[in-house]
Amino acid sequence: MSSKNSILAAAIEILHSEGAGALTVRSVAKAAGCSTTGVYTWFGGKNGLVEAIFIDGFARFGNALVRARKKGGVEGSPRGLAQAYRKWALANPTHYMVMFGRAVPDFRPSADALIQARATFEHLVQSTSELMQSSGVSGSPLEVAYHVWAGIHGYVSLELAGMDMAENTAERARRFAEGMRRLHKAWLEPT
Amino acid sequence: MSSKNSILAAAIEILHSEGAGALTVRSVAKAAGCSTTGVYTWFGGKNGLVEAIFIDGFARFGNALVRARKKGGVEGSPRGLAQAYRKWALANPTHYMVMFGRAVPDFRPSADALIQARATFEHLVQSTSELMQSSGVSGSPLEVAYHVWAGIHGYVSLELAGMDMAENTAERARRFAEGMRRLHKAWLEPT
DNA sequence: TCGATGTGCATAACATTGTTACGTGGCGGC
DNA sequence: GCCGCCACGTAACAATGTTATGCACATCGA
Repeated sequence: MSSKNSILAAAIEILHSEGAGALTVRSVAKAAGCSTTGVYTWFGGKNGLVEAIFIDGFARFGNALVRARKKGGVEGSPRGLAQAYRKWALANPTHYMVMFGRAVPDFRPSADALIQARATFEHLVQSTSELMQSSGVSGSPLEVAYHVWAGIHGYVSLELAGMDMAENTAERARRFAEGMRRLHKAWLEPT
Repeated sequence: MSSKNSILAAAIEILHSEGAGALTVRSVAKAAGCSTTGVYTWFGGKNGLVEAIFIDGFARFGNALVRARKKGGVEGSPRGLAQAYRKWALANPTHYMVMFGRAVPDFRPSADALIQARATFEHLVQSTSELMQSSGVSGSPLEVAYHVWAGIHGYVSLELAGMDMAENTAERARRFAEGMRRLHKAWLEPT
């Protein structure tokens, strides 16, 4: 019980501080103060451990979005969520890459894990739905939210991949904000 | 000379057919008909090999975009390039993930490799620039092209990560096309 | 109370990985 | 003809994921 949590916590700590390449069964076991077999009894192997990291990542990520939404107003709007989204991803790049970018070879989330992951998307759907109603935009909130998600993810993912070509962080933030403005206009404002 | 090419070809073949997890120095050497040291003499190690794969991927990717552009008309427009972009990524998912998704742990492209990678982006800039001129849109083509790129990459990356929630491929293609339509409107049409 | 069963865990081994030390053979230059 | 270099193979190394084996303790039925 406590062992499982401490192993997962140690794994996430290593992932954040040293990257996916340093995430080995032995290093996790040593950090958690147990033997390598502990990882096998509680997670069934490295794949199970990574899947737990994957699911936990979406839970944390979802919580960050919930906190933004609870603030209401601008921060709870799709554009506010976009800022929270980018902020979390930049603060947890390795975790984000495990969730979206195949950072661990031979790991593919199970169908169940993918369902839990997609649940995070629900926060964006809710926020989108509210805004669509209040501004009189018709269409499927699920559909619109997906487009908004793809837009946000595009900037964040490119930035994490190092494909970003801005000179400094301010420039990056400005460009992201400008992208969000146009994305908002394209999908969440009445034509 | 020929050794180097055959090793790289073997590596790409393995990457495409068996994924990044199966891309080992030994498997590549065996497929290329040489010993593991061959990889070290020609590429300096696995990192050098992956960097060659990375660069070669962008070259192939760029060629695919060039071919679309050479067709001119709609196919050479940003929206036509977007279709070619998605088509290439879906046909080469593992390669795309090496280029954009950290599919090989502990590999980070060198500054030089990143510059070559970004050169691919130039095709999108050219196409964007032409369209902006012909339709009288003002602004920086570089800036606009980056936004368009982020938009395209968002859909493609989400789709490759399995976060896509469409029932079938036709639905995915339709949604992508709709996204491109709005992206085009948001950035490449006069307001 | 006492043996049986099972569970959580460590030790140690296994195959496979990236990497490197060492030897060898063949090529061109003097 | 000899020297040196360069591509290459063999074999070893440490580190990886995984599994077999055994041990201690806890729980349960008689």
